[in-house]
Amino acid sequence: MARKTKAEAALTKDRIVTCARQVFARDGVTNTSLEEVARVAGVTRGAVYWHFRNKADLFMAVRSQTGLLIQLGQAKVGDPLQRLENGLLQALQRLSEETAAQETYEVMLWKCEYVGEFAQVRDDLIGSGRLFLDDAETLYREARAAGIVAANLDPKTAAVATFCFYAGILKIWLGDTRGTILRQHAQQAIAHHIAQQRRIPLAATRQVDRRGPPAKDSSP
Amino acid sequence: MARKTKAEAALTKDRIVTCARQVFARDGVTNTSLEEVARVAGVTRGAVYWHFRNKADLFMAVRSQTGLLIQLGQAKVGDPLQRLENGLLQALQRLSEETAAQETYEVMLWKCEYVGEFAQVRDDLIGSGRLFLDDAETLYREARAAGIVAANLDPKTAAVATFCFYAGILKIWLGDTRGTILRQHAQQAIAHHIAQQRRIPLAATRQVDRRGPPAKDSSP
DNA sequence: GGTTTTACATACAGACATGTATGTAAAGGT
DNA sequence: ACCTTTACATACATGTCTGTATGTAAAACC
Repeated sequence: MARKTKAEAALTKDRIVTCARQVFARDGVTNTSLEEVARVAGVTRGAVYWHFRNKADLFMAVRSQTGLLIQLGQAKVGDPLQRLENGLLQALQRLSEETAAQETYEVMLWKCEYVGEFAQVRDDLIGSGRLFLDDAETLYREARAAGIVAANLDPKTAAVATFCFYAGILKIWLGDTRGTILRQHAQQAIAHHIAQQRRIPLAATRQVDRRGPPAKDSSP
Repeated sequence: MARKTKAEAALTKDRIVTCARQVFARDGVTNTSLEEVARVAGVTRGAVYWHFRNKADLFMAVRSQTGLLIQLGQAKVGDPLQRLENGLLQALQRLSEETAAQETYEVMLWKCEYVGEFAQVRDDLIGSGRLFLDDAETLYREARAAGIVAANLDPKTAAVATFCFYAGILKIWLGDTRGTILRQHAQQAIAHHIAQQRRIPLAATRQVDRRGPPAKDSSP
């Protein structure tokens, strides 16, 4: 067959990744044959094996094409708890707006078996979880310094709790395809979770003016 | 081959389920062949196909052999929030003590692709999540009536938040096999999550006497 | 402009899993 | 004691996936 330009080849590679994501999301990783991926991408298995070692390698490419949902480290707006809350909200927003992100996380959380070569991917997932954890701990530490959480709040513990909450909300949000459980309440649940960390929980104060400016920056 | 007694047959069936759980936990559901399950159980595929329609049916049996981790409805000790906390703690305790439960949930959360016949299992999982949610909501409603949470706390929202927290803690607890992230802090995170719901968070009060009577029942 | 390398398509060999069909000997009922 | 059903084991037929080896024509390089 006629050799393709470098640019064309890169396009082909990217198309294979995109199609792999879709097929993974439909059939699950293990049940997906590379031949099916190739078919959907309009190539043959030869092309797939040219660009990727095997299915695990292709899966890695799918992951890195989507990237992480949030980087708390980059949050800039509001007090520490606001930044944390915004991060969580933004993750959900990406899930609901970007089909690619939704498919990728659907695959990672519900349609992938972390066995053999994929056990490594699992460690990677846990590793990126650690990033979240560390960022969250930093935020809680700042919040404590700013006096917006209880003085005896343990940043580590609070970060772990928020991390679990985050992991669960992603899992359930994606798992509850019919939207009967979480879809409507996710944002409120996030707001609630964060509010409960505050020293004088916002949720516990009369809040007739909920539509006003969400919170003041109380940092020095 | 010589026909077995009914009792022997039941024993065989149970052994197949137990071995299936182990093999699933080791190789993942999709990568597990029924022949391997049979081999480990000391029978042939004929026995497996006699007792179960196919792999999905066998997986269902594995699930129901283990059952649910917690039933919040049965909690009896302490105030509503105490009961909720105890439920969560008990779930983790079962995970760490019972190998069977650990294996089953390891499979369900990390080594199963919910596709095709298994999509039904996924709905089932979400359904049992709904049970948890309803029970938690009831507990929060009782807690509000008892005045131990803020009067304007929305039981539904709080229940959703706790549900997500629970789902995440199970996922992470099992996923973090090296124990570097969660294993040491899980109990504290649970205590923190619950404490933050209290009107005057327990975590904010000095608690040297944590081993004393957990809480007084303040319901009428 | 000739050679090398690339970007695939095609072909091949082997392994493996599934479902079913059939065999069988003893248990269970009458 | 006979007949039926059970609880498997064995055998078979089929489909499917994987990895690799090989072919090829044009792009890329010098």
